[in-house]
Amino acid sequence: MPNRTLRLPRAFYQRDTETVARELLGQRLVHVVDGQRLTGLIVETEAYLGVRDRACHSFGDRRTPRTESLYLAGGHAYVYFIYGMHFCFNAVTRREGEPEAVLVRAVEPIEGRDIMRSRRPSARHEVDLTNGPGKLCAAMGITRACDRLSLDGSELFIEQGDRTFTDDEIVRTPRIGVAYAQEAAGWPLRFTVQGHPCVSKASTVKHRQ
DNA sequence: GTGTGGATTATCT
DNA sequence: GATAATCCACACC
Repeated sequence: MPNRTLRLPRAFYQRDTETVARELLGQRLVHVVDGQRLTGLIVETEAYLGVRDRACHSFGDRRTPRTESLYLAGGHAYVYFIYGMHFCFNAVTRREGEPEAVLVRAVEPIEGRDIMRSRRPSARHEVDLTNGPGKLCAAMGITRACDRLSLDGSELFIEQGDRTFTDDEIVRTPRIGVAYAQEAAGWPLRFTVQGHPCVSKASTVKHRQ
């Protein structure tokens, strides 16, 4: 069978971060482990706007060992460890030295679902495999070893999805878990596919009236 | 179904 | 020493 999939080129990432966050919805995140494809359709993202964004790890341009990969050129992975337990995956955006990124918060499991289930034994239902940033990294085997990887490589990358979502199907809200970030906490930088069952739980709860 | 608190440790001050 | 771009178990309705 010919490989008809299209990997997103580096130029895709080297643009305005909000645009990249919006356009990543509907694309397919791929991690190849032991020759096996683990893939998920991206349904929730957040933009992190670098030195001017108090919620971003590179806020104030205070470069540290952890944030080095944020300063790479758009099209690299920034994977960090948080709360002593979880990993979160970001796609770095813009040019080298402009430390911005898009956090992938939720995907719909597509390929390798059996393996994802074995990696996430506490998930009761299939949507629980990958409906959160830490969950999707666990399910897809994304760890610190993936930090700094080029998304042009053959291990970790994003493919053009089978479908695109129209603006009508997308909701923008403030980001999750960044209440400490003062004015930036309210910026509408979270993008979700409206009503998609795999969007993270925090969202549905938080924005109900 | 909803809400609350605890887990657990790299990272930076 | 405090914090963190989270998740889960458990109590309760």
